Amino acid sequence: MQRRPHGRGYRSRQRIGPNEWAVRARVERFVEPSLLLLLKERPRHGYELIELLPGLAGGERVDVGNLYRFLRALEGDGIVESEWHGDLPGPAKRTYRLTETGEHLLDQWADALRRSREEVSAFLERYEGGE
Amino acid sequence: MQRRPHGRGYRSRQRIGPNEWAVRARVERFVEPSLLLLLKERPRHGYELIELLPGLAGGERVDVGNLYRFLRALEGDGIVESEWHGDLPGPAKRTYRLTETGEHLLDQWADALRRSREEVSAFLERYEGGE
DNA sequence: GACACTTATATGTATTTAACATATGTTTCG
DNA sequence: CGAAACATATGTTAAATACATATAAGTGTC
Repeated sequence: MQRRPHGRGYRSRQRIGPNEWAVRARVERFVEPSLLLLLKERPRHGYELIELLPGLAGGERVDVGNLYRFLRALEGDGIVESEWHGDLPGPAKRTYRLTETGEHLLDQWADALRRSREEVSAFLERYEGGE
Repeated sequence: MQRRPHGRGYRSRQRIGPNEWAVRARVERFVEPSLLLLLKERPRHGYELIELLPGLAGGERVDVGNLYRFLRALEGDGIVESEWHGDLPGPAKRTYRLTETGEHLLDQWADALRRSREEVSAFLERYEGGE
């Protein structure tokens, strides 16, 4: 099986021509607040989150493997709690719900995101001013 | 010399209490557009950029070592160009200026940052709606 | 009931980005 | 002179993310 060699254009900045670059501006670890928000709305299982996350993160699909690891790490930190549900239709699912700590963390994220948005706005104003 | 063990609270999320977390929301590689903007305004040398960057990146000081590496990487990609200036007062400085490619890249960054800001706004609206 | 397909969760590993540490030389100023 | 500030640079580790692959149960279909 032909394996695409990886290593270049691996992430945020990518060459698309001799003097052309494409960039993606993303908030670091944005999946975390996204997960928390989705779980605050109601308990959900991993696969459901995978389908819903692109709606919050600019259409970008998240890495499946990392998501499950992420969820268990959050559980380890007491931010979410999970339970197996074998009764629901389909394969057994692990349903996650947000803890009180998790809700508080989401609030922190919201504050941080507002501050980040301010920074970006200040940047853009300065940029537009000099055009 | 006592070396502080590093590894925990290393980046965006940090435990500050039993059920308390502090978070920082940052745009990935935000130093890049910041550098480009500062260099678009006028050519500058590395040390000057170090002093000016916190004004764009929420007061956070950037890592000195990484910055110089960053600048040379940008030069390798044709985004900036540099020249030694031994004539100016103080130690010899390498003065960087933005190339045309760099200006175009900055425009790309501005677009990307506007999109990112939209995402964050959408997130916050959804968050505030459910409070 | 064999088979492909979807749903669901999980681990392995490489790469990129950022943090932390340290080295080296020059200039300024008391 | 010696300390502090100016200026650039390399080495190394940890965190975040991308990419690859494994495993198993349920669903529909011929």
